[in-house]
Amino acid sequence: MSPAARIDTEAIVHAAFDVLDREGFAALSMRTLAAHLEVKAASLYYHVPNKAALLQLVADRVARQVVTAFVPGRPWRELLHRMARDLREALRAHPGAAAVVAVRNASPEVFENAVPLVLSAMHEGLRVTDDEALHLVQALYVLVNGLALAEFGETPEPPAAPAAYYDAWFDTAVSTFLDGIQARHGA
Amino acid sequence: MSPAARIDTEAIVHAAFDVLDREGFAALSMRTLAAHLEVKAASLYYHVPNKAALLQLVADRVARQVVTAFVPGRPWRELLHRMARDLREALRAHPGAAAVVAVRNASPEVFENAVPLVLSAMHEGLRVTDDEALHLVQALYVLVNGLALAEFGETPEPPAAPAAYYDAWFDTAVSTFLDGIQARHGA
DNA sequence: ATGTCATTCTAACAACGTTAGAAAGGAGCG
DNA sequence: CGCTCCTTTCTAACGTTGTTAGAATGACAT
Repeated sequence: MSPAARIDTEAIVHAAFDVLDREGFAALSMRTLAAHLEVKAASLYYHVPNKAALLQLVADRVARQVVTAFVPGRPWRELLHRMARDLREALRAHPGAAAVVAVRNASPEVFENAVPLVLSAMHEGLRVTDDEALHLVQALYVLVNGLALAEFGETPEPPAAPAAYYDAWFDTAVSTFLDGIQARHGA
Repeated sequence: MSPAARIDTEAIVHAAFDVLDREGFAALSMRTLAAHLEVKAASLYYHVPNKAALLQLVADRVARQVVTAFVPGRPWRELLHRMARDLREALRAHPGAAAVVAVRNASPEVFENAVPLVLSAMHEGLRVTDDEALHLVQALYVLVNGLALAEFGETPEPPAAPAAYYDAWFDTAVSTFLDGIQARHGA
């Protein structure tokens, strides 16, 4: 068939999302993952130190996707609202990844580049220290991820309630948190 | 030694918290759990259908502890603030349980009894529908649990940052969310 | 003593993450 | 072409996991 189907870390992570999307977190084993790549399980360990590191790569990829969508120069509320929506969309697109992102939080390096952008946006219109600003952003990230986890908990079983229920939940929770920022730290 | 050390579901759940607290989530296997009870692993299956059900019992116990602490007749803000603090304390007392509670959210029955109490408290001073009120409470629950998960992620390794860092994070996040409720739905 | 019933046991299964070391295969060079 | 080197994948195995079937145990009632 494909004798020279060499693999690399990128291909492994991509296949991991594939398995996650199609069969859920529980089905993601090194063996099934290797099978998707037409390779034996031990071969994965040449490219990835272990499964925990692989899951970290998955979590980081989701976070990076959200972070790289940041648009400089926009007001803080738009920035955070977009972040919330982007994160939710990313987790909706990869439901099995929600369980990964929840437990393995993203590596600091992923966020580092975005820190100045976030701080400048939030200092423009809010009275917050740097620590407070970052705490608020991370709290929103955690909140959205927690909601997604409740919605997509054990995929690929579809959510228990209709999508509209979770839409309303998301809107209420995020808007309330953003209103809280405005009320508590608004200039 | 103790030949008639019969076990039951209660003893199993209690031992599960013991293992969780002492050695963390990763160490909680049916075999180590059975060993703590001086029993063989297969015996557990007479009292508990499987491990998932056992983890559900753990998650439900944490939630029940928080819910049964609700005090009727108090204003909504005090009620929610106490809930947040109680949940955090419960997870701090059982750090390994945070990972369980995050993934397996509590059974609806646990919250059912508390629904009228919560609704009456929130309708007293807020303009919210029943759905909105419950969404807000659940969102706060998810938020606090997510923060605890970031703090206690993989026990028994101590948190990466000093406790004061997480205290500040918790205070900022919870106060902001409560301010958001006040600002958005205050009467 | 005998039988009944609840509980725990032994033994085994398939699947998991992981490792050591052997095989494969192309690249560069004589 | 033949040889060596180096990267990558392989086979095979280890210990552990959740789970099940069916045999043993033991207390209690008859």
